[in-house]
Amino acid sequence: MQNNSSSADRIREKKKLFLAREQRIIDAAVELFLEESIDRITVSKIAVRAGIGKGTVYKHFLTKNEILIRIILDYEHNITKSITDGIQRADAGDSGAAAKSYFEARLENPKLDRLVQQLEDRLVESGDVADQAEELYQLRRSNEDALTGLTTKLIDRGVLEDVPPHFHYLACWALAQGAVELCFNKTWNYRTDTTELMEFISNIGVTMGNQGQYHPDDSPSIKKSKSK
Amino acid sequence: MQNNSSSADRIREKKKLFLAREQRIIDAAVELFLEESIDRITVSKIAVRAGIGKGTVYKHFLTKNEILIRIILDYEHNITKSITDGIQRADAGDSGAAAKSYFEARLENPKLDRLVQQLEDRLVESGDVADQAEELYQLRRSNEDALTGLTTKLIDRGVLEDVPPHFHYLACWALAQGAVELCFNKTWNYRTDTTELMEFISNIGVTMGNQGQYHPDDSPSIKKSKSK
Amino acid sequence: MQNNSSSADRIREKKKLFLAREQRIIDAAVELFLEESIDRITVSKIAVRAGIGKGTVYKHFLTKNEILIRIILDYEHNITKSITDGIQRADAGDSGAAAKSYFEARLENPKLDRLVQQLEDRLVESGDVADQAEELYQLRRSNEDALTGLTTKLIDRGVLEDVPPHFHYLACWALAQGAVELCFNKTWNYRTDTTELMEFISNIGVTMGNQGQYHPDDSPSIKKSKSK
Amino acid sequence: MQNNSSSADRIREKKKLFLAREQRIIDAAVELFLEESIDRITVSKIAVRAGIGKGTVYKHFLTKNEILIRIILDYEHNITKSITDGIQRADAGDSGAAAKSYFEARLENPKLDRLVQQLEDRLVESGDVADQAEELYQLRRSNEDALTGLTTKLIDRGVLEDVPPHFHYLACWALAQGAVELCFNKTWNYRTDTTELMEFISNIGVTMGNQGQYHPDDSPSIKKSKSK
DNA sequence: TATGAATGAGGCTTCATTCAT
DNA sequence: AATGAATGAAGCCTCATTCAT
Repeated sequence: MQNNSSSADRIREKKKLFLAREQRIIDAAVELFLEESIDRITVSKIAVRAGIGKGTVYKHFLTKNEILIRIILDYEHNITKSITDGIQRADAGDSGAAAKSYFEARLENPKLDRLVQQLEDRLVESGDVADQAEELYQLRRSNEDALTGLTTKLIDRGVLEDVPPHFHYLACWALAQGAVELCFNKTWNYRTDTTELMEFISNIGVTMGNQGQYHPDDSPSIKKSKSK
Repeated sequence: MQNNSSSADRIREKKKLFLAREQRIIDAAVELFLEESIDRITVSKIAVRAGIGKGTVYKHFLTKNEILIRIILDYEHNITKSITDGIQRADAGDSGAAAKSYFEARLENPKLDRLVQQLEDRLVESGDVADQAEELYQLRRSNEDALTGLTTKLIDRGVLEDVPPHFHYLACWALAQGAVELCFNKTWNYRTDTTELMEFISNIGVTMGNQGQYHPDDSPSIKKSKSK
Repeated sequence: MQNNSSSADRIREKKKLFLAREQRIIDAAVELFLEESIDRITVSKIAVRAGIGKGTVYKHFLTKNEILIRIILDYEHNITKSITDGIQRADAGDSGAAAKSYFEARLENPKLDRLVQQLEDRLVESGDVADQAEELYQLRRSNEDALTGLTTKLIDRGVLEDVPPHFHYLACWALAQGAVELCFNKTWNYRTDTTELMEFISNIGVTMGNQGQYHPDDSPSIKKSKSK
Repeated sequence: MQNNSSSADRIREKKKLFLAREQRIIDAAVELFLEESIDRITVSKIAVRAGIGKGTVYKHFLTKNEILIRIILDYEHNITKSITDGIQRADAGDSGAAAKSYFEARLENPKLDRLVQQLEDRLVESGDVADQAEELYQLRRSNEDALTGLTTKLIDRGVLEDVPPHFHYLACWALAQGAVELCFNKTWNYRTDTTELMEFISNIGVTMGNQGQYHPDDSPSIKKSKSK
């Protein structure tokens, strides 16, 4: 009896260790990716950093790309969580909460966010891992319904401009994406007020698409507003 | 004399041919990059597509990366040109012209724009070509003074919110950057109304940062904290 | 006493289980080898198929190659048994029985026979397992004396051509070997009358080397030189 | 004019050198394969032996397997040539010439023949290079029509037993195949009279399937002959 | 001047074997 | 006694760059 339980314990213990090592690999990879050019990071280096043998990496991940996609998915789960929270708060009355929450999440660790953007680029190009890439996309889209619902409500209430609901959250996505790149693009790197800049942009993200951004009576439609 | 002139002609002719070939290389590279995954494009393939020998490529470009940066620079020159035009029109009274012009330029050929974004990523990471990268950054910044002037004016006129002027155009940069990525990110690829979406985002880009985007008393959110 | 006996029983039981598992490994390996390309079969796969852990395999076999040689030896024991039987029947008067029996044995499961041929190839090349390889060779040669005796008798009786006795059985070996390969060589794979073909070849095997295969005066060719 | 011709010469010269190097690679590979276990020969070793860089090998062959198949094809072309010659001589009246020629060809350099057998094994298992493998098979079958014709004639003339014509030449193939293996199988390696043995087997190959191998009136059918 | 054959460093991945539990 | 995670040597292949013609 005791034997049974102890053996089960041992197995559980082992599994925990195994998963811990998996995380070590991920962490090592992220560390290295953040330190050095992505495509100078080899599986070998990751193994060394994780303190394990190269072959061991392949006990956890079928290919190098699976490490990348895992990093991306882990990160995206965080973002998704934030969106979910934001939507809940928004449904509870705080109309800008979803966008706000989203921007906060993406800008909390912009370097990591940027890394994930870049990894995704590499992966999509590489062509394999299509399955897991699809998982990523579905994860991203997992909140679409809620977002659409929320946005529609805001449009109905006249808060947001009357365009297809997804326009609003996709615009948010775009701005957040670009904001992160802005943080690290060497062109603008000489500036030192990044924090304030990001706050400014976040605010834009939260309010963009709001009805009556300028004189309400002057833009019944996108086109119209332009003709002005 | 005639001999002289004909020899000069010949030299000029040669130079023209040389330059034409250089452009052929660039064009070939762009074509290929647009067709296939960036890192599956080899110098060899570029040479074949350009209809010349691989060695000849190296008569024009010291390294493969120089081809990339050249593509980027060529493209950026176009963008810069549009910004300049926009600024001029803005100075002439059309306050949104600069942003509008910028978005139009970046979204005119979004696939190419995206390609350039990706090439820049690779290059920056690679570390060499620092010189030419600096050239790129300076090119991008070449309009900063004018943009700052224009933006300051608009702030003074109360059109734009009173934040450091560069916040406004960097926000534009970010949104445009993200918009382009939005076009090609597979997550949202299933949508078909990209054109309208881009128009919507462009409009945001043109108007974002405008003063009094909404009724001040209607947003207890982030905005408030700032207005304070 | 009872304790003793039950403990002895238990040991015997264990041994039986151990041997049974050994056979399971062998069987699993053979199955896999027959299903897929030999060098795509890993020890791991064998363990999985056998339903045991990879480490356990190494409790039974010192190296992967030992599994191979064991498969070969097991098979060769069967063949040897058939030869022994054939020789006995031949000694009892059925002059072609040895060869006939041999061909039947080798062609009974030609796929397995071919597998064993291939495994032997790999092993011989690999160089280790020299000891067990030698065991294989001795097993094969274990009937040589009897075969020599039998063949000599048949030569003396004028049934077989008067050449060194081993020429006869080695020729048999060669033909059987080639016949098996013929079954699986893709060049001839499109044919469907393999069974008849094998029967034809077996008959040749049984009768080849027979004296007076044709009228001596009818072959000015190679034969002549020998008939001397 | 002279310029033209000299430039053409140079190109031709280059091509010749290129092809010569290709042959050097093949030769190096064959040398190594004959010296050492096939699967211990790496592309690297081949390159070293050929006196070139590893990368150069891949200018000539797309994959390592292409080197193997090339060796096989080269060899098989030789064999095919011999068969063709033999058929011609057979058509000219020497009924055993085809088989004789075939055995001579296969046994002229049995070590190489054996090597080719082994390479084919590896290749077939590997699964890729299906195209070139098919080329090999077609090459082997290229003489089938002629062989069928020849064999049919010999059957009609009563020289060969009346079975489907291909039985005869496939039996030849099998015997030759096995004979070569016999030469190098370590089981029989201790013998020293290989030459005579091969001669004996060749003779069998030339005459096997001949009508009336034993008393003509005693074997109306294969089976019958056995019952005796 | 244009060429493209040659190069070789370096990446990813596989798998037989070991050994701590 | 059984396990299977860990290991790392070794293999194949790619491709930017060089350089002799």
